[in-house]
Amino acid sequence: MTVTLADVAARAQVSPATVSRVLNGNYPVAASTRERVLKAVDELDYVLNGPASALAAATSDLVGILVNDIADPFFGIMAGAIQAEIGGPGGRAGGERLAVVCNTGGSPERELTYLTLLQRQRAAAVVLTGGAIEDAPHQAAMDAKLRKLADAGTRVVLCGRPQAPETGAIALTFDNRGGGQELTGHLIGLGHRRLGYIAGPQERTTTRHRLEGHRAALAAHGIEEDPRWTVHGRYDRRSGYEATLELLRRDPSLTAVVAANDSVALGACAALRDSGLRIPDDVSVAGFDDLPFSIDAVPALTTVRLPLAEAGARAGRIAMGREEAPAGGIAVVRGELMVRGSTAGPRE
Amino acid sequence: MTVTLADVAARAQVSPATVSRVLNGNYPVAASTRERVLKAVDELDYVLNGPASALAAATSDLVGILVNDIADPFFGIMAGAIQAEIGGPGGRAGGERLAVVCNTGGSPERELTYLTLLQRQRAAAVVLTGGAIEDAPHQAAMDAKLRKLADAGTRVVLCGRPQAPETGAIALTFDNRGGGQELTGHLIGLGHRRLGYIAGPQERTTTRHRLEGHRAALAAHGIEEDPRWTVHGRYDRRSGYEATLELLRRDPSLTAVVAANDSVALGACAALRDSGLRIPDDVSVAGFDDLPFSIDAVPALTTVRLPLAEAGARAGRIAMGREEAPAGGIAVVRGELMVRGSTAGPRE
DNA sequence: CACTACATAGAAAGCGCTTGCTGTGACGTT
DNA sequence: AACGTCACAGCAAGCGCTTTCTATGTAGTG
Repeated sequence: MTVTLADVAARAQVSPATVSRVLNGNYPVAASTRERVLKAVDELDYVLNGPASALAAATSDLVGILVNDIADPFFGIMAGAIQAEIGGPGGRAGGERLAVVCNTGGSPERELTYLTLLQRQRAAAVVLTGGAIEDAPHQAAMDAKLRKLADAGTRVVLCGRPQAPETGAIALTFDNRGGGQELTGHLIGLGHRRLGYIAGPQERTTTRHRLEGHRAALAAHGIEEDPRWTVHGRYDRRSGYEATLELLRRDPSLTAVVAANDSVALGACAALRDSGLRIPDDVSVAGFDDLPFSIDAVPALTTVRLPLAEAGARAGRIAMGREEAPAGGIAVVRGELMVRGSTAGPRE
Repeated sequence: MTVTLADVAARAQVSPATVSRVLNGNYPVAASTRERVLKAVDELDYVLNGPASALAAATSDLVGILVNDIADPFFGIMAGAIQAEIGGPGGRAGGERLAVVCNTGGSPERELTYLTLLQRQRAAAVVLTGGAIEDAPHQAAMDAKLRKLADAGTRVVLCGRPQAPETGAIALTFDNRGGGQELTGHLIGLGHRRLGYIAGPQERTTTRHRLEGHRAALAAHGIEEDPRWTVHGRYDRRSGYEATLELLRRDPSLTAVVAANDSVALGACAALRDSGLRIPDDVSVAGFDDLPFSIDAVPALTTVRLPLAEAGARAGRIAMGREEAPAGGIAVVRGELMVRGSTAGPRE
């Protein structure tokens, strides 16, 4: 039914071995023979059987990209950049690799299961993006899995994720702590003393690091933090909206709201507006990530730009072995404070 | 080196066949034997060899999702919904399937190559999202490819894409034409007579259909279109910004700007503001898609909501054979006009 | 001109798994 | 008590490709 290598070989009057060699092009084949084979391939409309090839060669051209939420541009941008470098079809890379992105939805189990699936497929490389989950058992399981993947020859790269020690993985870590500190420092510099903070989900490293940065800035300026000023939520607009209302309820005298990311900040802006407060006259708002839409908020969002595309591209190159891994297996990627209209001095 | 089925069999004191059957669970195996096998699997930390399994069984658990731009939430939302239904790991589906999203970047060649790659992997199903490219040779090539995939047993579903006749593909098509007509009709109803239109790239079906809807609305109200009122660009913010400036240059008397999608509309808003024009007092702006951020624009964007998540979910279910295909292999998914603050009557 | 060296092509042995078919005891039936 | 039935388990034949090793024709060398 389906055309196989043997069929092509028969048609081209050569052995299957020769056809294989023509297709893989790593063995001398006379030009005339090659052409005959190629012609047969074309005429029969032959398509290599991936699994068979992977089995025999004990390698595969699959590269996995794990993301927490594919609908979030934060991940979409990184994934796109990674994929572009992996080369997918048409990319600059020579060999064609199937770069696939897997959506974990932030679930620990799915993260692990996808890794197993990729291990099954004997993936050539795996790139994990975004923050990790801070749950000891899960982290141990992940580390063990990553270790096993690395041992099996799969290149493992972490992009925007803290280093996983002892796993052989290469990490491109975002300096969420530093960015958070700089951002809150900026607000304090403007004169703010009562700052609300809308954090992400509790158990994520990204959440913790950004919050730590925020607190470090407060501490550095001798501002004592009121526990009422911090609310946890998800990394989305809705959560930002609700958290802001909660913050306002707890302490209406806040003069600034720092959000875990830009989507949350947008929600915060909406909540403030709906509460009759002006931005930044009454309350300043700051985000994080600098996603494309942040500049379109009115007023434009002050935020910390993370070079998502650049980091993703680099991760992709490292995964393909086209760029050397950073010394020590880890590189810290810094953010850049983008001061825009959503922050100003407090009203009084 | 790596653990194989045979190793597990040896350890559990059974034949490889039995181990395989335990793992696939579609053949009676005595409970005691099963347990012994499972124990051995666990102890040896055995991971099935995907390619070998796929080769022997002549099937694979890979499902491909093709998107034009993974960094665009339009595709991200659909892809996420599809993937959730495919069941990826942890999904509701029983068998674990590796749902992978492939980023074509809108390039015809990459689209085709990804399809070949998926064909190689003997993918169980393929879902193509977003508009198609209107280039006869490419379309013919695509159709042939889809036909071949379908013939090989791969289920092919088009989500938000026009039907591909004679290919055996099932289509969930967005009613871009109807949505566009309704949107422009709304603007005309408000009293606008001079409407600028920022279209997407020329060769995409989505672009053409939305534009056709726009023109149909104009025609229906007896408004003669000025060719200067239409500008083509990409589906992004930047393009919307530039196109709007161009539109303003060509005809400063325009009272409304209709954008190809929400990102473009956001860029248009920015350009108008930067030109000293108020929205909607001086110029009304309308988008398309109703992406999550559209409601956060100030003023909130009037747009056509496309049920991306719902359509994606349905496409996913059909791809998995968990939902019946629509009669005739095609279903039209309608959009819903969302009237918000960015549109109002013209100034004069 | 005999002999070695090289460039190609083929034969064949797997890669690790699935599955149709063939045992083989333990039961149930007349 | 003899025999048909089941319920399991194993054998072995591939799935379609890669690759090592070997064979062969040709070219280069003294």
